[in-house]
Amino acid sequence: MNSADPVRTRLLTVAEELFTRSGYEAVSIRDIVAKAKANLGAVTYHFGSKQALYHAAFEVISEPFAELIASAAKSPGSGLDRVAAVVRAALTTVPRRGGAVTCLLRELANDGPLPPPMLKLMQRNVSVIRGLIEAGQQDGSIRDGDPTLLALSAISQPFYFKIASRGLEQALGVKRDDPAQWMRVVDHVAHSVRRTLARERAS
Amino acid sequence: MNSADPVRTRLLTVAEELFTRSGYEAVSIRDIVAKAKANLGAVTYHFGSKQALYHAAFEVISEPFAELIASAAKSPGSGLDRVAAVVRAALTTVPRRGGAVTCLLRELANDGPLPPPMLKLMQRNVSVIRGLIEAGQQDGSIRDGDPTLLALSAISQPFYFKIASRGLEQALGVKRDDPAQWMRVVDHVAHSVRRTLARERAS
DNA sequence: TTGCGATTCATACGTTCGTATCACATAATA
DNA sequence: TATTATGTGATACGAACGTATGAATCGCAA
Repeated sequence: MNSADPVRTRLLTVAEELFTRSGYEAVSIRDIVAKAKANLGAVTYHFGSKQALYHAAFEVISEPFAELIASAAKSPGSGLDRVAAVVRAALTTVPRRGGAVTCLLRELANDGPLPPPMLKLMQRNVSVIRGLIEAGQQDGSIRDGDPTLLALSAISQPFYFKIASRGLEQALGVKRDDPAQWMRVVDHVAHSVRRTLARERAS
Repeated sequence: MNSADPVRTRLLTVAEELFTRSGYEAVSIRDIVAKAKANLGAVTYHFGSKQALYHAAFEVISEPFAELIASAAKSPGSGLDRVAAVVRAALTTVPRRGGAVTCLLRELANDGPLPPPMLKLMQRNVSVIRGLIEAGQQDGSIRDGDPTLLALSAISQPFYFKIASRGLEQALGVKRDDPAQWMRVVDHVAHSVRRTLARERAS
């Protein structure tokens, strides 16, 4: 069968959803093929192993995410403006393609080397932000300091809000599914990152 | 045997180390009892189940961590000063008792409800920081805004630096074990959080 | 229609998992 | 000393796991 929705694609889609939601070890091949309406052997046949499917599924979401970040980085304005644009882009994409952040954070929390696709995404995004920071330091919009550390401070906020948003519902009664309320969060984070990086600031 | 280092304690210690390093599902009871030099049945006997041991081990590290935060929150100075003190305390405790952050973030990344001990720690710490923020807004050191959102922006940075530090070694060549270099990071984060929250700021 | 590569399918294998069982050692109590 | 609670130990059990295997089926060129 090679219709518009072949098995290989369904496996990738389902794997992305389940791995993102529950993590690598908590999802079994049997879970995936059941939800994808595929045979038990399909994962081995199309990808070779569970690990390979995991990495392939991550790349599927990682690629557009990285491109989103890269294209937001090209927005007009000062270095600081462009960092803020990237933050907005990263947070607004939460419903779709937001799983890349979750997966990456999970891998970071574990020991051992980062799997290659995660390492690639991290390097790529950090270097984009660091580039914006250096540009901002030259145009005077961003304060002095190690560009790498500043980049991490900027990244930390959207990352944390993304994954903490679930906990917030329980712990603090913040509703995450209400778009208006989430927009308030996005505004806050973008503004907050500006404060974190800005060279000067009044009031 | 009920000497100075009974089986129950050894199990807690080893469980804390392994769960923190690799996550719940990636660690088996057999791994734990092997490293703790205990019998396979020891976990069931002393804790009832693997889950129960996991939660018990988390509480062991969560309690002193929460107390560290609470006591740093009592340091002198403005609200902003006290938030910075908490950030420093949280980051300096990384080598020991830093696992609470890692475990909590991992649970946040998963779906489903937070396990009770994690929920408790999160609520406790967020509410401490939020209290400091509200105090800072009253004494004029911290800018206006939703105290909960501001608290999350403050927390995000030490949290992220803690777990990203491993990835940074690989991705960016930052050495984490060098105390001097780590101190530079702590200084950066503390300063950065001040910038994030401060009401006014010049140069 | 035939033949063949590509895919799907049912099933089996060996391993590892969490937990349960029950005999045994140990230390305190009567 | 006899008894009892408490802990330790070796082993077993059923389930779930990732993967392998070989037959069945499909799509399509010859």
